[in-house]
Amino acid sequence: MSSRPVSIKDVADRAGVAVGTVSNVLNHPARVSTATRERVQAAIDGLGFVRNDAARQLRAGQSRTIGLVVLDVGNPFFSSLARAAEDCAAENGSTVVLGDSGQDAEREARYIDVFEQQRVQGMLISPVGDVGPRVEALRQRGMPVVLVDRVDPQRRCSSVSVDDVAGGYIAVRHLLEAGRRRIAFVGTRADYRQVADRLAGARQAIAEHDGAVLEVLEADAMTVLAGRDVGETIARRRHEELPDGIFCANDLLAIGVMQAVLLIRGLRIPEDLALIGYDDIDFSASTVVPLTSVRKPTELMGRTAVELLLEEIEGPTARRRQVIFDPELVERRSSQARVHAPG
Amino acid sequence: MSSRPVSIKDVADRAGVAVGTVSNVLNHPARVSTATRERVQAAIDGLGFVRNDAARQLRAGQSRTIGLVVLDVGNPFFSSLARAAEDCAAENGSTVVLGDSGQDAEREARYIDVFEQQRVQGMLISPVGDVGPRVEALRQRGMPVVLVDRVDPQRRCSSVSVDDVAGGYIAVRHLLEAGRRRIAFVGTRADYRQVADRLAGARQAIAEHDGAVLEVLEADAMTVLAGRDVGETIARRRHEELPDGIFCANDLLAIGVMQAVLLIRGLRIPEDLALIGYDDIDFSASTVVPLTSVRKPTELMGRTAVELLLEEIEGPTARRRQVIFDPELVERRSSQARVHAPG
DNA sequence: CCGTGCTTTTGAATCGTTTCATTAGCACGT
DNA sequence: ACGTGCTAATGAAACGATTCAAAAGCACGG
Repeated sequence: MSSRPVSIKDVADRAGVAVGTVSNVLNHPARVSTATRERVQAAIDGLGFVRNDAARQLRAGQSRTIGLVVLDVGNPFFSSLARAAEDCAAENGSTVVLGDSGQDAEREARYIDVFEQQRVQGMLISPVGDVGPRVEALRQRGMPVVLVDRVDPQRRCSSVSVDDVAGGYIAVRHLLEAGRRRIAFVGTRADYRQVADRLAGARQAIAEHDGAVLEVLEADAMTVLAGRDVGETIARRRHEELPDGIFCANDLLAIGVMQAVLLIRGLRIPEDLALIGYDDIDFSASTVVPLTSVRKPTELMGRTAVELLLEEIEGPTARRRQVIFDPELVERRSSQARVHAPG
Repeated sequence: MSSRPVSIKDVADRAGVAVGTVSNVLNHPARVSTATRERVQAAIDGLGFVRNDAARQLRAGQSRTIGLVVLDVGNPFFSSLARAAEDCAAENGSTVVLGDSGQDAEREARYIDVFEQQRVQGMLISPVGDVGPRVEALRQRGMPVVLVDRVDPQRRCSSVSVDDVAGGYIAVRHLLEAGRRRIAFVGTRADYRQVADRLAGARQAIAEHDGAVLEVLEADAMTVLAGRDVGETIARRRHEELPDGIFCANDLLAIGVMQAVLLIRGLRIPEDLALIGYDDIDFSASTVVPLTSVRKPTELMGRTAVELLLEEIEGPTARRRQVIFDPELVERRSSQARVHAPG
């Protein structure tokens, strides 16, 4: 039933000093004599004083907070990126607060507004749609912004993203190195830019390798069920028409394909068919045959995003940089090379 | 290159009015004549004015923000709960900001501190360990707190949680209703309170049913791999020693068991063996045989948590309430009743 | 022309903190 | 006794929004 929050004034009164002294204890302890410092500290503890951040940052003109707006906190990519960003920010004395737009432009806008009103130091945004104008407005008002998982077409602000063409290339080259030649790509109709990029990378790897062929199979969605459907059509083929390596545009599809070919046709993975997914979701290590996959360097991306932001906060004139990471291959059993020559 | 942020004073100057008028346009538009309002609005738009939340809430003494500290944003339970909380808060004019403690008491403490300094309206906390003292301190300073997924042993603050005993009961009763009698429970050694509760519920359901027997199988961890190990030992049993219904303490274990019994022994699910998991993770709808599971009412919990908090914010004397939800059964194929009498 | 009752606008005071120019206090040398 | 050179402590000003008592503006009847 405390009447109202304890202020620095109350602390000063209780300790018998001026408010400036209390402030110095908090912010410049060295300027205060030991005796005074201890007396003030005792008053702080006794009263349960908690700094008022609003007043603090009103005076300072800036906060120690970074706003992070993600598309979906439920997505492991974003949650793990957020974790890394938090760690990196903490090392630099800042705190990350998270806003989940849930792929909804309106919610995204609301979080951006709230963060701007809170005068965060800067924002990391993985934008829903075209945030060009919005980000431009932020920048004009001097708010540092770094885009996550998306490059800024106009190079107005820094960004961290992943090269999905490289990812597709790595995946298929891996299949080729494991001795596979008849490769199938499973993905949705390439309206997604990401899927299109992965396919482009796959084509590139095929083109560099004599005697390798690529066939493209279309799935209805990026889900296990859709993958199972595609897997069933594959499983029903005659032996000589079977691919010997399949690259799926994400892990869910790959898991569906695996379920179908194992259970319907009893094909052996990787002996008869090598399989590789994309995203390296948690579950991929636990499938019946552990699934090889391609992974974004999530932690690195989170840390880099914060670093780029801090760079810009400290030197607003710093050059904007588009950092593009290559994904990495996570090799598991589903794509192991044949030990014997193919039967 | 704007020199420094635009304040309400700048807007007032540009519009040729007093600061109080600008404030009224923002907060009490009805008090201002249409002509003035439009002139001020034009100045706001022209200058790109953004309210300074720090000044605002310094004056108001309170923010419109709710702090939510979760154990792990990567966990679908928490991300979906957070989503619901955000929606509910938005309907009430508040915004939820998220802090991820990552099961780390230190990070948890940091977020609680930051939120308190920010003078959030209140906090929703899913505590790492014993936050008793900490929460007590918060409460004494008048900060409303609602615990999530944990009851307060001392009934000092409201909470939302789930009755895991009821969950275990529902699961096993469902197996019994589907005609199963030889039930196995798969879980880790019951040091986890949650696992122990689920087992207790299972025992209760068995006790109510004549002729039903329960055997407890211990897994090394709550993972797919551990489940597969248990599944393998089951699959190697003689026919007359096989259980006809298995309740796993979570979905990961159940998926592991499913993989083992399908592939090693070729048992049919649900004909030979009914299987039920717990948590209803996304993946459970996509297993080879879709997995029946028990689900926490996540959205409801998120909304209720916010409602309890708002209740307490509006009436600090409101009675604290411990709201305990019953989980719900999600029926899928893995536990369907036998159509024919058992062979 | 003045008083009355209304709406609209004004601007000083306020919130809690930090900053910084100023003052106080003290030791020491002359 | 007095100036010098320290360190330590002081307290008013400032940050930007909101509030609210007071003033201004206006219409209208007497």
